[in-house]
Amino acid sequence: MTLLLPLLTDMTPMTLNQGFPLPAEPDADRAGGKRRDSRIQVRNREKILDAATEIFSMYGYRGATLDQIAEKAAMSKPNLLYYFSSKEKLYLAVLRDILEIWLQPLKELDERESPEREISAYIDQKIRFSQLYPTASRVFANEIAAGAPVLKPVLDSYLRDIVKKKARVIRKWVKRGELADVDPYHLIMMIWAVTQHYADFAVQIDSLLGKSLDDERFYNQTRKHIKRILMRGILK
Amino acid sequence: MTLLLPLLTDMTPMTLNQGFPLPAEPDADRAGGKRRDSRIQVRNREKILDAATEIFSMYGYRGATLDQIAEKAAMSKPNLLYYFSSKEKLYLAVLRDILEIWLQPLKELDERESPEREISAYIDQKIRFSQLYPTASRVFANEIAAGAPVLKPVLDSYLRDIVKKKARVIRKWVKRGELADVDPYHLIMMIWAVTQHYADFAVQIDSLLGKSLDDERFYNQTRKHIKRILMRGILK
DNA sequence: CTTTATTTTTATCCTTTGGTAAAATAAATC
DNA sequence: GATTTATTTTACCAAAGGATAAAAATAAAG
Repeated sequence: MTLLLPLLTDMTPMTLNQGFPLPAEPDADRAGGKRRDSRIQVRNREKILDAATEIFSMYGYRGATLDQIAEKAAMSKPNLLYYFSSKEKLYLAVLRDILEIWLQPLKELDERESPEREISAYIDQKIRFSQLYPTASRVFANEIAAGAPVLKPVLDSYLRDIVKKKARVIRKWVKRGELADVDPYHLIMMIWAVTQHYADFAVQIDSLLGKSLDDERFYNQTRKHIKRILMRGILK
Repeated sequence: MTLLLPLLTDMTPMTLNQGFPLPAEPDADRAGGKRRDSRIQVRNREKILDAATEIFSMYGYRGATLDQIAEKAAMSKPNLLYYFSSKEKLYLAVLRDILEIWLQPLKELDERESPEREISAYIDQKIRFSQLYPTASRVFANEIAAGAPVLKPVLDSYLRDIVKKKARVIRKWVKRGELADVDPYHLIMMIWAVTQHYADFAVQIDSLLGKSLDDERFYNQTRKHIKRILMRGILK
């Protein structure tokens, strides 16, 4: 699958340290010395990250094995370790990618626009994420369930700040009378819960309905349904 | 923690086979021969199940180790294996317990009552479950994320039937004009998503709000908030 | 208080797993 | 096309993990 948005890995350390969540290790997990980012290098790192995302999404960090990941990436384990020098570094790289696209939509909530428009757009983006990156969503869920051993610092600082800022935006809408009197935090979490559910519990949904978000009809039906109920629930 | 509702393990095989999800192994994981369910037997099996639930909830089936579980249960690994003869059997026992209390509330939806009352009660029960058994909720989530290797048959048959039946109930409410025109399946999943979120992402919520459902004030605020938005969203 | 059945501990086995070393192969550069 | 550099393979290793056997310790029953 491979994430389509700009990846952290592509940023320079400087950009990184400007407040971004997971600082890239000081090099370390890049192969060798000089001729960087050769065609083959890029392709293989990508193959590995995709495979790793899938395996981590099923078994979590501890349950996943390098053998499985290597097999899925169609290479030998030592070869994989040539690109990512340890399981932990690989996991960090995967989480970095996920975190960025996971956070992006929230940052865009804009108080100058109407809540109807903004929240609707936000839900659209979140459900789109669930459609495009269901495995990424599950890796994230797994990390949280495990007690967020890696992401805890990020949640406690970076995410906390963003959410606080956006809670203020929602509160402004409420004060302006454009929104019912809802608690901003609960609203945000409600949107997260509902949209991510379709990725995290895809197997269950498939069992019950025989459908997945890959099915364009079902995707749109889901999107509209979520929006209809939530918007009715919060608009004045 | 230990589940308070009647456990499957306490039922006779006959009761079990009357349509219940996970059939108990033909004995097998019970210790020894004659003097069953001695005080010590019951106490230790309970200690182990609690420890196992906690560890499985963090690391999933594959990521959990018997050493960890044994340590949490304050006994040696071979001693643990004396009570549950394999990791798999232990996992099955844990899942059996969870499944029963997870399913119970849905079965109670009654079309003869008003949707307002029934759905409100359902949400109450689900959020209560998240409060009482957050670890159980995460074990369940983990199993689904892993592709439901164990529960798939149950989802495909038993759960599917119950949900289908309850979808009919909701549809009846819609036809009677007591409920807005909502898709029953999406509504049910929306309720699952929102209520379970507070258990499955407890760490995240704690990071953002410094609160958990253990806090009675927060518990009630959450409950009311979810109900307010959802009920507004679906009632006529 | 002895005998029998249950529970716990100790020692051990085999497989899986993350990771390394070094040789072999393939690419790129001159 | 020879030489340097990057990539892949093969052969391992030590630790961890699930599981077993048998001895030791407790508890229950007679």
